[in-house]
Amino acid sequence: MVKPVSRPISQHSSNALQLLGQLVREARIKKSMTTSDLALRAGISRTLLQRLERGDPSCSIGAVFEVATICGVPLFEQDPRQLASQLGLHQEKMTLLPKAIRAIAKEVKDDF
Amino acid sequence: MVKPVSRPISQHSSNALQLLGQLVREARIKKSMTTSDLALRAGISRTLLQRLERGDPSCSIGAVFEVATICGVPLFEQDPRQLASQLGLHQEKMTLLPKAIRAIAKEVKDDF
DNA sequence: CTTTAATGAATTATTAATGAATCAAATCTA
DNA sequence: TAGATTTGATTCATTAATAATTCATTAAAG
Repeated sequence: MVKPVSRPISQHSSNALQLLGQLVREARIKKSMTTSDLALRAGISRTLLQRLERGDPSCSIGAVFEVATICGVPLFEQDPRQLASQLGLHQEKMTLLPKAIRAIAKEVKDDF
Repeated sequence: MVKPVSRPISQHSSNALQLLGQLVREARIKKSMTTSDLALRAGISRTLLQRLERGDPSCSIGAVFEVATICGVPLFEQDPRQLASQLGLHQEKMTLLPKAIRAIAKEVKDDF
């Protein structure tokens, strides 16, 4: 098997990824869970958990968020109820936005 | 091709995923970018961007974070420099934590 | 110090994600 | 309203992610 070429990623994204992974790791350790424990609870392999804690961009976001949730790492809102309500509010806001975007801001006609 | 069985995911994680997707969508629209525009800039397919905005758990976290970054959706810290410094601080903190966890908290000996 | 277990790292087979293409439906602007 | 374009939704081939396994290293606790 050949090592896949990873997609380019900005420094900012990479930093955020690493920080999230570290927050998970910190939380796991504070809860005295082994990597195997946590992986099992999250329904993923230990291999994936390891990559996840390292901030690997190719992990599925579902796996990362689920692990974070189990560890108690806050996702937007720590409290599930607050998050749910925030989601609800946002869905209403979305209603008001345009549904489609007209791409090209028409160039100024100056060929007179 | 058969539709893969998606992994079970908690409501909380699912909500966070959806919210993030919506924040991206909102930001994209406010910047008057089409889905094709944004997908192109992020180096991903429009297909993936669509799933991402819907909060699909199976998207790679790298793609999601990169898109969020491009749109200006804050990841921990809005400001790249702040995030970088926060990451640095955290790495120091990690140094102080135990490197490995002893799984079973030994039961209390009370068989006297 | 010794023992025991957890972690890190690497490899490979299997499974799923991603991209490309297409078409219909919805939505914007002139 | 008409025309043009974006979006939503599928399908399928290709590529990459994930799980499983193994082994070496490191760290915890008696």
